[in-house]
Amino acid sequence: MAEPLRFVRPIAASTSSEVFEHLRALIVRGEWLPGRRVSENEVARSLGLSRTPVREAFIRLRQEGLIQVYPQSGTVVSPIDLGEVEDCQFLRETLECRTVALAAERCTARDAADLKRLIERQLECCAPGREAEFVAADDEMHRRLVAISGRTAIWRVVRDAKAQLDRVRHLSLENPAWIERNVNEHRRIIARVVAHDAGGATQAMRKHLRNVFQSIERISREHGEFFQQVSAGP
Amino acid sequence: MAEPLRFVRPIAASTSSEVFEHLRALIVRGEWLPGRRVSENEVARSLGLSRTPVREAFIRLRQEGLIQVYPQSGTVVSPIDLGEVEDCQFLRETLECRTVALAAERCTARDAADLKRLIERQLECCAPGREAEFVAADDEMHRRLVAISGRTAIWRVVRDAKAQLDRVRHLSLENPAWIERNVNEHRRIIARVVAHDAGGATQAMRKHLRNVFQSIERISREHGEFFQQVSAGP
DNA sequence: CGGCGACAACTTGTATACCAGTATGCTTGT
DNA sequence: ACAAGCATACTGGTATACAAGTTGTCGCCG
Repeated sequence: MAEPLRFVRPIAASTSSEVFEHLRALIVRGEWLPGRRVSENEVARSLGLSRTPVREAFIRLRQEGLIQVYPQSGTVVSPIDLGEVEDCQFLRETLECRTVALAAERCTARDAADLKRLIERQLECCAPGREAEFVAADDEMHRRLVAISGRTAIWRVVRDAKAQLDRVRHLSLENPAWIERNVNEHRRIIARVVAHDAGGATQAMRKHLRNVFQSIERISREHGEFFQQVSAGP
Repeated sequence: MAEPLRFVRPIAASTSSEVFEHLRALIVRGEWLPGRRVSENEVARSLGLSRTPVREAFIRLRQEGLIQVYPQSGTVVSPIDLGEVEDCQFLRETLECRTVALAAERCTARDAADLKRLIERQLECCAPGREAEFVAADDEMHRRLVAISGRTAIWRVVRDAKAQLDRVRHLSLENPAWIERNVNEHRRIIARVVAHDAGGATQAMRKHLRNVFQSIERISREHGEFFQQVSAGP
């Protein structure tokens, strides 16, 4: 038998994983709008693959709540559930406010330099047409703050919640000034973290997340067509 | 084309989902110990199925971090990563302490009755050999508290974190008195929730979760063989 | 005796074929 | 004209076949 598994492994990305990342990005960036009908066959054809890797990607997307599969009938990009969006905001605020406080306590000089570099990168994205880059940098900064806090496993959860929120954000092409305001808020957070001011960092983070959520709520009101009412189970 | 999807849907559980639930339970309950080698073929044979539904279950297990897949080589039940366990505890404490406070504010008379019934059920499980029932009732109570808080989407996250923690718990057949102590702590939490005492509920929950974590830490020290050191990557 | 190499037996990844259920739209009977 | 029903083309779920990679065994050769 081929028993042991002592892999120091590189772990090549499989086709299936690539498809998953690709489709996930399409959904989060709003290129596949909520409610859109999709099918394994169609995607497989368009990518020149068999159904298998596409199907495996679908399974993961379903588990993350990004699509809804109705056997023998069809699959749709999940409509946005306002209650779930609010829960995601609650989750983010709860977790990131605590991790950013930890990050403030543990932040080293090297971390501080990294964070400042990330802010620079965000500033460069304050040009029209570079929103996608900013979103990536935004993700990276939040991820980095969680990493500095030492609770690395938390990121996975925050990332999934953030995806749901970003999905709403992408329903609307926002005012370009939006990026600048975000960078400023990020700067305030980083300043408190670098200064080892846990309380200040928490407040800055909370304010930032609430501002983001405010625009999400506005967008929700403007795009009711993508939302679904949902059972308020017992 | 078969377009609309107006499914009021029953959504029959697929074989694949049943396999997933089954394997997940095996891992969480410690019947499949950390580090154990498993293979899609072997499971498929033993369940009298083809590889397909088993493989799909594996994909979901991997996504939840319960197994590690090494392509062309093999699959193992995830060794326990102490850092990740600590993160799960952090996550649970952070989230459940907040949701239980919300639950205290929102708890209705009907909710209170349900909670008391759940406590009764737990009391009945204070007999030897009924640990499994207690664990189920424990899960149900924590789930219910989150539900009462109104942040239903949070449960998914808490559940996954709890699974990692329960996995460690099941490494050791604990002293039966353990159940009784847990029920008492649950009772204290419920009492504060029913009394609409958000602060008290938070404190009771925190104390409960920390006690649970204490035994997890003890078990960790006693069963180093199932643990792995992990890279603290940047 | 020790190291190296081909082979065999396994692993997971991908492609294909078939099954059962569902929505569409046309046909057919009234 | 209209309604019932059936054919059809789609859906996702499952089974099977093949491809590609890894590992341990075993035998050969130095």
